[in-house]
Amino acid sequence: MKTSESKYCSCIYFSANALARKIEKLAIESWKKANLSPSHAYLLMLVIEDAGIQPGALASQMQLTPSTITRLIEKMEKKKLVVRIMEGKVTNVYPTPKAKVMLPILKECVNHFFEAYSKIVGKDESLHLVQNMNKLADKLTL
Amino acid sequence: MKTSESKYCSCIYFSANALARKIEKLAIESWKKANLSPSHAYLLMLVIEDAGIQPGALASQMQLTPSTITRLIEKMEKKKLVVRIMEGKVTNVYPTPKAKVMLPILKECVNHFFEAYSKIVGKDESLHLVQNMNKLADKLTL
DNA sequence: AAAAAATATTTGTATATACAAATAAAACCC
DNA sequence: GGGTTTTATTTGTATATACAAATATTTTTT
Repeated sequence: MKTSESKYCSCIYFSANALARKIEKLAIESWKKANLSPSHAYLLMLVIEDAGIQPGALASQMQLTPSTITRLIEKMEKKKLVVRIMEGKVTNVYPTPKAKVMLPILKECVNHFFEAYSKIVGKDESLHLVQNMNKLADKLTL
Repeated sequence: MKTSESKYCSCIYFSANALARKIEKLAIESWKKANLSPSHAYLLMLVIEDAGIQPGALASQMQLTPSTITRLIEKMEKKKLVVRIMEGKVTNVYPTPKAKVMLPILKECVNHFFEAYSKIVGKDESLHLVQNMNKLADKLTL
């Protein structure tokens, strides 16, 4: 059944979740080359781009809770892609050399994902939709 | 930080997930009166509306996997809101009297949610967005 | 400077969701 | 009608995420 044929297709809760799950699937596919899940990959890129970034800033950028960020970092540490250095109450997160070497692959995955979904969706249309989704998400910042 | 200010706000993966999480939060709030999570509530309404509906049909309506549906049903069974009757390879899911009595409260929650988010978002705007999200989700049915 | 408040992060626990494999029944085919 | 394939569901296991409480440090106040 198509999303638009479901009984609840007019409910934004349902639609937003269904869409997010489908996009996530596509993203997972695109990030397989780097052997990372999309959220791990985005976190890693933020860390590479801004070495020493703190969990709070990562949470803010990724719109996830600090505890979720801690969990993501733990996994990336196990994979030897980031290290944490605690200084007083703050924690600094750094990419390892192994992570830095991966950067080109990471960028390839970004591109792959963008191409995959703009092929299916259309560039203009998706750009427009993303803007609208952001606008709405901004309004929902309670 | 606003969603639209994040470094990844132009990535549909990021936007769709951020939006879905925010809407989910609002929905959780609206469904507290019924002491149910949004997905449990929607499943229950489908079961009340169509007594005997099968997990496969629920999965299709809710755009979730059959295994997720099984898990949701298990919880609802523990709460004595549905019962499963297996007949051969199919399973029929029925609402209990306790569930049927809840119907008015469930509808109240639906209304509460609609009002809560259309107050924040605006009716026309959200309607439009929902349609676009569905259209996109349909295209992503791989 | 000691006490109180604020801040940053982690930890314990819980939820929703999915994939892959297992199970079981039904339908098909020769 | 017996073997094979398909279909429906469940189960085992894993992931992402969050909330609330705990911890630890810094800042503010008095």
